[in-house]
Amino acid sequence: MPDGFELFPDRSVVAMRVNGELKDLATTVTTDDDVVPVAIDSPDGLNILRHSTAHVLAQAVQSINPEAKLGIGPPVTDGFYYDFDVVEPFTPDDLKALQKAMDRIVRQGQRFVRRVVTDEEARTELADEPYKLELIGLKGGSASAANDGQHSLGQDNENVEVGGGELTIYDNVDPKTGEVLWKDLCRGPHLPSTRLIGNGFALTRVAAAYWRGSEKNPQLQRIYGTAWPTKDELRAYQERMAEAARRDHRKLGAELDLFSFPDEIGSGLAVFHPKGGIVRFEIEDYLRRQLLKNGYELVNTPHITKAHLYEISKHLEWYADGMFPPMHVDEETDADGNVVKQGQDYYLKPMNCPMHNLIFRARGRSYRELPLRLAEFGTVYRYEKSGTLSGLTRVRGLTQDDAHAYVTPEQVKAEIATQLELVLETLRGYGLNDFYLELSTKDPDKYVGDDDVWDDATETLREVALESGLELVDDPGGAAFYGPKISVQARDAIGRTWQLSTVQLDFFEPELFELEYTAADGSRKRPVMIHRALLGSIERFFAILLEHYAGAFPVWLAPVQVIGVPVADDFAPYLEEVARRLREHDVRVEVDRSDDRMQKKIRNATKQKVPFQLIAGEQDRAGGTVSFRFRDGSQLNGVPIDQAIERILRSIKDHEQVVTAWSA
RNA sequence: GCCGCCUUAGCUCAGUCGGUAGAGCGAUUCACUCGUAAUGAAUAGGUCGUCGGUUCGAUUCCGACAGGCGGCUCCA
Repeated sequence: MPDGFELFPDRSVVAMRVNGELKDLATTVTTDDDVVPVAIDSPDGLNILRHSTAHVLAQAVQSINPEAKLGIGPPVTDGFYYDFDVVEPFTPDDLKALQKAMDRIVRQGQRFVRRVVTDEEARTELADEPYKLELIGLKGGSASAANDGQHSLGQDNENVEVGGGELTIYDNVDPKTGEVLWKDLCRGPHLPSTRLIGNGFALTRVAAAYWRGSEKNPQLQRIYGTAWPTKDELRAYQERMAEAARRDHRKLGAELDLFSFPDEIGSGLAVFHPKGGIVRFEIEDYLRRQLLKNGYELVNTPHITKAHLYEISKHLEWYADGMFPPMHVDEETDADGNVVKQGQDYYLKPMNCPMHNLIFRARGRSYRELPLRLAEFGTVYRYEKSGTLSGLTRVRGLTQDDAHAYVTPEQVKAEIATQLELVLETLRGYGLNDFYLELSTKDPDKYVGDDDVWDDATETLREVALESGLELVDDPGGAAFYGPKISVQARDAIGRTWQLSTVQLDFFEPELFELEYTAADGSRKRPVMIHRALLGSIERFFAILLEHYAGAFPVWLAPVQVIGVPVADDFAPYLEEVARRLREHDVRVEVDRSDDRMQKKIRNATKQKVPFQLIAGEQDRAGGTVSFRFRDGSQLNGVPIDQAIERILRSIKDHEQVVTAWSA
């Protein structure tokens, strides 16, 4: 019987699928088997490469520190990690030493050799590896969990080590002597030899991680790395990371003077500076107009409320940990400290919906009013754990563009479909064009309501999602406790995806708030509630746009849209007049009258990513023209003023992104 | 919240093996008035994150706290 080496002499084939299962090339097959080669640069091949690199890392760690206990080491997006229990956490210097040790193992060309073992043999061989022993004990459990579609990522990763069925150990064998240099419990498959790892890998960072992903378990030290078939691909990956770092909204926010997080205010609480403030204004203004054009009504609600409201909504029951602690007010005590008047607890609001429910309930509602769509940019406060805060994307004070539509059960499907349409159209207006949908379904451990209602609602969402024609990805267990949701995921300019809009069904809150409308036949009916966030949080959306555009906003969003650069101060009044005319049309324009030389002014304006620099000297003044300089350095000289103004106004109105000189 | 790392001028960063600090950019002033990414000069600016400990002496060593970064967990 042949093995994979005979079937696929091509060196880029590193494994194969036999009857659908990934196998080492050393596996022997028969003519009845369905055998497909796995190339190193295929998705399967990359996972095998990365997982094999993780093994080499673990071997390197134990060669330097034999006391290190092994956790798990699966492939992840673009790379791999391996967890270790060590007394002293790893340092950056350790990473350098480990990288060298890995290089030696790779160059040695050790063979990965698979060996089936019994549970007993595995326990004996791995007696010094307590975490591996634990995985052996789990073997059966994770296999069955995988079958019902409810397994978590953690269990998936553990499957890399033990999987279902038989246990295997991979020996790393010296190709010259045949000596077994290292071994690890692993399901495989692996590359035939460490040599195939080549020089396309790098260790990237160290971090702590809870064993098996639970806060209750001890923390292990995790080393992350990246691995690619070639050095060039590694370099390209590193360049992508560098590009993402250059676009980091925290960095751009400081460089472009958009926002900051003063320590005096507190973690996760941002202030927007004038330039960030105007961008934010434009983001919100466009959205408000979209809402008003599409049948939404704007409402406004307070930032704090008595506890009772969140008792009704059950937020205090489910999410108290995520809320700021209450302010206790109005309590009176006598001289002895006895309470003579009961006080009240007030909470900062973490959600707007209960307040919108009160607006719905403020008077009787008719079926003729439905769908009733209440929208608000409501600022909410959430006590996020300190370690989770991050720039504008994860904060403690955020403004949701929050809308709640109250509909009859019959209107649900049509309402969701129109909402989805509005969402996509609006997002395109911000310059985002690449979307897919995600359907988050019931978490069996955390939900309320009837299974039938959940099933129907989920099915409705799925139908609408499919009718949109967009790609649909399932997110099992991802729903909030009160209902399933569709979310819109957008890909940005460098291919990262962000969850933006969510459309979420809620059968629960209308019950809790006893919401009712009068139907055509005079009976009282309960509306269905649809939570709809278009941008999510304004702050986070701001960050996403900032990174998407790398700070170079389309003209309508740019804090400064036009800057006048006089060739010498003599020509400043001429440009001031052009600026005055632009300002009449609400264009944000400045004339740079600093005593820098014009070259320096151009440099400054370019660094600030201003879309249009209007330059004028004697030639332009004499001709009644201006000269455009665009962000990429291209020019359009001697443009008549009227024409220049008209073109600038058009670029704003059309939400145009302008980087280079107009062609016509 | 947990683990690790970090915190020196507005920004980016040097530096002090314990004797209270320096550069570039930025800011201000003066000169220069110039056609497409940095004109030159001068000046100002820091109780070295905060509090406590060790020490004759702490920005430096130790501890606590605050803030940031990378992860983990979490994210209505």
